[in-house]
Amino acid sequence: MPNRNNRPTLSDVAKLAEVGTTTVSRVINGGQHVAPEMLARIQRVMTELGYQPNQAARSLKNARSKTIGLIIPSITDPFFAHFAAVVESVARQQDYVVLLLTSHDRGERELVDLEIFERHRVDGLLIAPPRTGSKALMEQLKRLSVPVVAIDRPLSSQNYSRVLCDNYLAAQHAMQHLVKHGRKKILVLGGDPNLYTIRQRVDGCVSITSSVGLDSIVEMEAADYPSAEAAIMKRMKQKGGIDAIFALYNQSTIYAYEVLQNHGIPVPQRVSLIGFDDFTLASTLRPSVTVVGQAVADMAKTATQLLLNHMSGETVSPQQIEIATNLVIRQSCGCPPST
Amino acid sequence: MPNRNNRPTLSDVAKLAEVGTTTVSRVINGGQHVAPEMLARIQRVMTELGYQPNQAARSLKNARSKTIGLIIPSITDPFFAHFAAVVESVARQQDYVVLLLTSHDRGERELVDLEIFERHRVDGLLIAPPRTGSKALMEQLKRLSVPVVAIDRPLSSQNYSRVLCDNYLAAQHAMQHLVKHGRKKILVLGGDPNLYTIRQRVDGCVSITSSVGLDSIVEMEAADYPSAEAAIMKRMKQKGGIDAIFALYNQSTIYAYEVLQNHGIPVPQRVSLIGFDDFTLASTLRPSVTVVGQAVADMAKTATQLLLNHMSGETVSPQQIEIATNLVIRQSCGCPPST
DNA sequence: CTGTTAGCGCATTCAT
DNA sequence: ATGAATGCGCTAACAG
Repeated sequence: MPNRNNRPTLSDVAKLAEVGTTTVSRVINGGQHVAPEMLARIQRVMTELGYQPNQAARSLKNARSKTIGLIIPSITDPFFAHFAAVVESVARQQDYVVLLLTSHDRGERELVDLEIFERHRVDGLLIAPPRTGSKALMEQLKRLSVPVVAIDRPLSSQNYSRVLCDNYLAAQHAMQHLVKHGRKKILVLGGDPNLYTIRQRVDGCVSITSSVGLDSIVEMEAADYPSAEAAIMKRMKQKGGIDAIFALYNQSTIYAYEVLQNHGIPVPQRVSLIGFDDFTLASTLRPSVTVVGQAVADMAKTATQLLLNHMSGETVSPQQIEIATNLVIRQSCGCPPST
Repeated sequence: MPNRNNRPTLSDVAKLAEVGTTTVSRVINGGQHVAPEMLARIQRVMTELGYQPNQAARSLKNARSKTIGLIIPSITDPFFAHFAAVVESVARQQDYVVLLLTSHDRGERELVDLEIFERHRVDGLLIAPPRTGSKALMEQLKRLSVPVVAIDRPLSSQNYSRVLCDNYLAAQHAMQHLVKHGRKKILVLGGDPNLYTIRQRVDGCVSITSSVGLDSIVEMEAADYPSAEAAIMKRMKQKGGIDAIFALYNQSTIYAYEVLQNHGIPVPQRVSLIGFDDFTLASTLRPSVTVVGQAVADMAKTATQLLLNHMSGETVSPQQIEIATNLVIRQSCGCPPST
C-alpha cells in the first residue's frame, strides 16, 4: 500500500509484516532487541517491498543528515580533485555522503555555498577558504554550528582544526636545492597573493634568499600564460637576467615551462625550474619537471577522519596538522637523470 | 526561542513576527500573496534570527530533496572532473545541489551508490554506467523511480535519455586522418572492452581499416604502463611492425606517448600518434599530441539541463543526444606545425 | 491577504 | 521483546 510516491514506507513494512513500527525501526537501526524470527521476517518484507528508509525523515527526527559539505575552489584542479576523491571514499565508509560545492576562490560565492549547506543541514564541513577569515565568513561558520576542518589553507580562528602542508618549509627546501645547484638569480613566480599558501611559500623563499645573500626576485602575476610570459621575459631581459624559476603553484609551473620552451630557453642548462605541486605529466615532459610533492591523499584522509571525530560528539580539541611535503627530484632543476 | 539544535525554526520566526506559520512559509517560497509590510517584517525577523529553512523538513513535505545524484567512474579523471564541474554549476542555478558518488566502473559499487541515492531521495540521476545494463542495474534504476540521464555511455533501456559523443564517427575520422598520412599499419590501442565507448571506437576503427583494405591491429590490454608497453613493443617487433597508434582513451594515449618516448621511437616520423580525449599538456609535449577532442562542457550542460527538464514534471520523451567531437590537429600525427 | 490544522516518514519515550 | 502514541519542521488545504 505505497504512498503517493509509490515508495513503501516504514509503516507499509510494519503492516505487511504484521508488527509495530517500532520493531521495524529497530531492524533498520541494527536489529537490537528483536527476536531472530521477527528480524528475519521483517527483513524479508523489506527486500520484498524494496524498502529503503527515507533519509529526509530520519534527518528530521535525528537532526543528522548524514552528509558532509565540501567546499573547494574547483574540482578540475587535480589537487582538489584528488582530495575530493579521498574524502568521498572515507566518508562513505562511515555512511556519509558528500555534498560538493565550489567557491572559485571567491568569498561571496563561498558565503552562498555555506548558506546552501546550512539549509541542507550538513553534519560537518571541509573547507579550503580563499581568505583566512572575513568577518562575514566567521559569522556564517558560527551559524552553521557544525564541526569544521579547514583544508590546505587555515581559518583565522583557532577554534577550527586545520590540515595543511608545510608550505614554508617546502619552499625553503626547493630554494635551497636551487642554491645548491649554484643558482643565484632565482625568480619566484607567484600566484594569488591573497592565498595563505602562496604567502607562506613566498615567505619561505625570501627567508632563504636573504639568509644566503641573494636578491629576492618575486613576480606575483602569473594567473594566465600571457602574464606569466610577460613576467618571466621581463626578468630574463634585465641585466643579469635569471637562472632559475620556482613556480609557486600548479598552473604557474606549467606556464613557466611553456614560456621557457616557446622561447627556446634551455632547461635546466640556462634556467632551472622547480614547481610547487606535482602533476600528471611532470615526469613525461622533456626535461621532466622537479616539483614539491604534496601528500594529497594523506592530507585528505587525515582531514576527513579528523572531521568525523569532531562530529562523533566526543569533544576533540581543535588541531593543527601539517603534512610533510617531499621534493621530487627530476631533471628540470639540473640534477642528472636517475638510472 | 530556538530548539535543541539552537537553530531557529519557521514557527520561531512566526512567533517573533507575530504572524501565522503559513505566511512565513509563503515568504520562504517567494512571498506571493503577502502584504509588503508583512513581507518586510518577516524577512527582517528571519535575518535577525539567522533563519534558514530546514531542507529535511521540506523534503519530507514536498517529496523533493533538491538534490541530484551524479555517478561517475572517478573524479580524478580530468574528463569526468570537468563534467562534474559543469553539472554543479548548472544545477546550483536551479537551486539543486549535487550528491557525488564514484563507481570506479565496478557494477557492484554502482548498485551500492544507487541504494545510497535511494535513501537520500535524489530528485534525478546522472550516471555514466560501466555496463549498458545488467538486470540488477535496471531494476535498481526502476526502483529509484526518478528521471535518469545516462552520460558518456548509454543504458540499454530506451526509456532513459542519454548524452553521448559520436564515438564511432570520431574514431573513423581519426583513422582516416592517419590513413591520409599514408599510414598502413595502425595499432588501435584499446581499453576496457566492456565499456560502450571503447567498443564503439574499436568498431569505428575496424570499419575504416576494412573498407580501406588494411589489417586491423587491435590491442585491448593497456590498463597500465607495463601492459601498454608490452602491447606496443610486441607489435613494433613483428614483421612489418606498426607505423601509427590510435589510443582509445585518455590514459592509454599517455602510456603510448611514454612508451614511444622511452624507446626512442621518433614521433611522428616512425610512428604517428593520435589519442582519444584531449588532456592538459597535450599541446605542451614535444611533439604535441593530436587528439579527438570531446566537447565535455557541452555534454555536461546538455545532460544536466535535459535532466532538469525531465524532473520539471512535464513529461519529456527520452532523448538520445550525440555531441560532435573534433579532431584537434597537433604534431604527433604527422601534420606540419601550424603558424 | 492571513491563520489553523493535519500530516510527510521516522525514532522514541513509555507502557506492556 | 514489542507496540501505541507523540513530534521533528515544514507546506497545503481550507476556512475566514
